[in-house]
Amino acid sequence: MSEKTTIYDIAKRLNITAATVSRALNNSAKISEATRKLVVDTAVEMNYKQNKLALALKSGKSYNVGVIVPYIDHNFFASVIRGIEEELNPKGYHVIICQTHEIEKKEIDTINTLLNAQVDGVIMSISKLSNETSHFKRVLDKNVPLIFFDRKKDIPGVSTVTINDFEAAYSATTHLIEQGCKRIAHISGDWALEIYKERFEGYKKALEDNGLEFEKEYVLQTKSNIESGHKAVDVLMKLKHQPDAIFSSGDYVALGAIQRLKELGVRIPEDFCVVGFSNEPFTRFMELPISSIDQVPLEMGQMAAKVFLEQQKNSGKVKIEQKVQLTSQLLIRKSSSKL
Amino acid sequence: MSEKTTIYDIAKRLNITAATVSRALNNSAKISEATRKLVVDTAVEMNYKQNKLALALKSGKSYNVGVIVPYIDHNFFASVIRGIEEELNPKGYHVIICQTHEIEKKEIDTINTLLNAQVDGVIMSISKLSNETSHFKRVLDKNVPLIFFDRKKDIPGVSTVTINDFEAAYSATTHLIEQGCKRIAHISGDWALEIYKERFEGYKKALEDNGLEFEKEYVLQTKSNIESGHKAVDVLMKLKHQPDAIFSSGDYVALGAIQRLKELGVRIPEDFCVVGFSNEPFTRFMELPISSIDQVPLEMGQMAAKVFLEQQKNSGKVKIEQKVQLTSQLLIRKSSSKL
DNA sequence: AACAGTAATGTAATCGATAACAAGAATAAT
DNA sequence: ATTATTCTTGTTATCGATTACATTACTGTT
Repeated sequence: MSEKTTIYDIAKRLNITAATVSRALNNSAKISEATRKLVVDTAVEMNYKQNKLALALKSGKSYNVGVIVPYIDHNFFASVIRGIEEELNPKGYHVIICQTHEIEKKEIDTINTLLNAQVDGVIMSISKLSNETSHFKRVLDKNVPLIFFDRKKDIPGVSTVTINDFEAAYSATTHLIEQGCKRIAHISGDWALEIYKERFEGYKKALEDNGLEFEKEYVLQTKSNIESGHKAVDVLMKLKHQPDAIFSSGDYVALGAIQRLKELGVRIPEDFCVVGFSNEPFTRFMELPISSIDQVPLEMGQMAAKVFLEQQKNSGKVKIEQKVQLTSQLLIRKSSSKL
Repeated sequence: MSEKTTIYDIAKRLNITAATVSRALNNSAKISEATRKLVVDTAVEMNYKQNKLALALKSGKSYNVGVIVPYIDHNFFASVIRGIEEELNPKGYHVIICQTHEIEKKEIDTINTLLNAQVDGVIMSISKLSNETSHFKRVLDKNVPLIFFDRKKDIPGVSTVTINDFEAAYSATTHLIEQGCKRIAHISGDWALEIYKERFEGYKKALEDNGLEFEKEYVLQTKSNIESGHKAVDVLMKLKHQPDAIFSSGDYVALGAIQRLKELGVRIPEDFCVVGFSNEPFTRFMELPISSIDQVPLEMGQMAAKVFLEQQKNSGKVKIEQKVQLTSQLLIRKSSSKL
């Protein structure tokens, strides 16, 4: 009942060789049409299913791609994974998901086990506190394509798919200026991550280009959660010159900020505007929908997958290193719509 | 550089057999401590890594588990996956994720390719419109454990991990009654899915047990989105006896309902209470946080993984069929807090 | 010294599929 | 009729690791 049929079973039944069966099923090479049909029919009848493991061992290709993210259940990452999956599945690849919980040791372990599992490629968003790079080198040394998305790190041989964080921040800040905001604060994250650094730079440049003074005390670095938003507002509103807008590098912080501002009786968007980052689902469901930047996660995943496939095609030969930048989208909602 | 070392490479270097190397590395059997140490040291030096594919082919165990969900980027499913992953990873298993987009053909295709990939088990939430069951049988025939979570279907040999939907609905409805609501409407989903049917039954029973009349026109069946919530309210508020509460089988519908009720000037929770289902993240972020039922997705994933592991242990022998019911949690928030 | 008994290692098959090479059969060319 | 040529199929090695069985080496017993 639960017996699996192999090509040997088919061969025995037809009194031919496994090699012939293999050739017939791959309808390649030179094989008589008669036996081809016979084999195929028998295969169907015996309910033959190719054992991908054997194929993988023989060919050296597992048709599995490892995807490493900090957390699966964060909307952004889940959407990226969805994009990867939708692109790779039709090509016969399977996606193996792993989480790092932002812990570097897990990142290293995960990469090792994925390599042992003979994945054909690794698509990942690096952990926050990554200092080590030797584990990335190990991937490249094995000739396995490595692709970073969103959180990049400059390593030769690694392709990246990101949005232009600088530009995104620039446009968000410009938008706030256009709304008439004069004292725009920025809540950022850990600058060890390029994305946060670049968003900050974009913010700063937008101020300069519009003749606004850059105030150091308007820039805070915090964690990415609601609580941090509360605290940030507490700090900012104690300043002599209170800001009249916040551009936050994260939606949760933006949400926390809005909550606290409301508690303080500040009117949004009339007297204070807020823009977040990431376009988390909740931002558009709020009674006061929050402006945010959509990082096009689905496209990001699809693109990362495409880059992998591209690299797979020319494997062995030239090692191409692609740097793709997608265009993010500023979604203007009520939290920053004065006009 | 990119050469992978095999046990044969180690054997050659040490002038011994691959068999001995294998034994040494598995530090099993009878092997002299001297060669054991020698082999292990050499393995480290040569940067040997076991090829899991070869092992998988030999042993018939791939240490991969297939997980099939409608969409990865729905919070509930993402959280379940996280739970599965966290339970299975430490045991050496990898998780292969597949999406069905609620399309039965994809579900069937996915199961087939997962079986070809020799997964050791399949953990899944069935697609809505599943009529066919032969693909499930195919899994069981291959002696591969099959576990349903959340959306179950009664098939002999299949283990299930769910919450008690009946009870959850019962407690939500009872809660509304305790708040003083007298005319409680219920927005349900497609009854082809057991979960919706049972939630409806729980709702109905709670009414009966509390001496409230069950009104057929208070029950609507809709899709799970915001738009449906709008429409549902439009229908309900046109009734002669307008309801004063809604128990919805989904959070998006509850959100849509609240949005429309506000537009109509209905005061929540003073004049109208709403309870949703699923505890989507946004429900607690709203200015008017929405009461909901938490389906404990993390625990559900962990439990599904545990059931798989259990079944794996006694594989071949007895076929156990476990039916686990987790306790969900009613989260009372402002949308239903009159008192 | 001879033999039993055990410890350590080697030999070879296996998992399932593929492919280079060899060989047989059938056809074409002279 | 004989050789060359093409088709089709068989033989066998391979991917990398494990393991039943065989063999060698060594220790201890009488």
